[in-house]
Amino acid sequence: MAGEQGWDDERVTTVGLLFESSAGLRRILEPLLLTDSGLANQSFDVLVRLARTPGFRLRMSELAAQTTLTPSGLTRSVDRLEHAGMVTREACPEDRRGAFAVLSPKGQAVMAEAIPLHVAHIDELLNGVLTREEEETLSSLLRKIRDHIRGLGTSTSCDESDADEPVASGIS
Amino acid sequence: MAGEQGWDDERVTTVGLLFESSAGLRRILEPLLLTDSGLANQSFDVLVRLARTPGFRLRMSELAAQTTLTPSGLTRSVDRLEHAGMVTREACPEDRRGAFAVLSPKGQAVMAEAIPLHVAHIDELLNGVLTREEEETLSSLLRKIRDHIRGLGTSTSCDESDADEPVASGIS
DNA sequence: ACCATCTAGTTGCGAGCGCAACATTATCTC
DNA sequence: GAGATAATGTTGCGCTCGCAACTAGATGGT
Repeated sequence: MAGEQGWDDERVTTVGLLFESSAGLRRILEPLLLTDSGLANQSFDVLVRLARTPGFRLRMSELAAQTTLTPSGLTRSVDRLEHAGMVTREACPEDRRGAFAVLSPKGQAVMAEAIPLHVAHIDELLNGVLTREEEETLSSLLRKIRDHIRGLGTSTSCDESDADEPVASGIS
Repeated sequence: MAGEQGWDDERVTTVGLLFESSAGLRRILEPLLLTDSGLANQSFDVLVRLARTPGFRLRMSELAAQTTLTPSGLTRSVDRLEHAGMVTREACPEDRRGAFAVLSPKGQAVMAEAIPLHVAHIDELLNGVLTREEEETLSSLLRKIRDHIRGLGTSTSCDESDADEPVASGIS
């Protein structure tokens, strides 16, 4: 019961690699994103969801479910973005306790510039690492995992929003 | 320039899935780990590195490189663990500015109990999602990515510690 | 209509992290 | 050796996050 590892389970190793890869990519991409768009990775993630949505508007709860944020965290995030003029809040007519987060024209402009740069960075970063076929394999395996763990989180969500395009902000 | 997505790059999607899977797994595993060992995911990660090292001791800088923590973050983390009696600090005789973090007997006992539980949770969580062959494929692809981005982080590290066993704490 | 229950979103609070600045020690150059 | 430079850890500060408690509005049963 010491420095040995009797617990070299294959699955544990896989999960460890997953965490390491994810953290490593984030660590590289985050500073790049910040310097060429002024956005912190988390803000970018929120804005991407809005930018991808027709009408640029999403309910707060929807946005929280799509990002890896709790409702609380999303509230603060939208607060900051609103303060920065990128997002506005609008009341929901059908449900008066609800609110929409709406990407402002300024936010749209910023994202129109930031997204291509970010995509280019990702592209460059992963160039030559995996073959095209390997990339597809990886995507499909990850998708299986992602789908499997959806809904196990808080368990009561069950939201089935399933954008199978996994929104793939590429930063969070 | 609106709700469309002209940037559906395959690689971006893959990276997005990677982040989502990682975050999702963490969200599920973290509370489990906390309830059955009282350890926060981050502390566990640090302790695992020590538990896997012969002699249960590692230099602070080494530990920082292995975890996804900055030196600053590691200092605080070890502070907490020391306060909890799981780790002690020891001076390094050869380099008087350096310090070792050493897993205390209490820490060893806690980990001896916590690790198997954690491994079991991971095992259970991923059961039936991927075939054995798919798991191996996934591991190998992730390993390629991990290896490729090593050393691109702060760029000056170049530490080549390369435990090819990726330490795989399974909680990060 | 009335009350219990549930949901959407917000806030007080405490905790953790990273960056930049710092003290201390090692190393390199002359 | 003496001084410049680099590396190891640690701390002040500000930021972000999640949890739990809360307000306000919806929903369901009677």
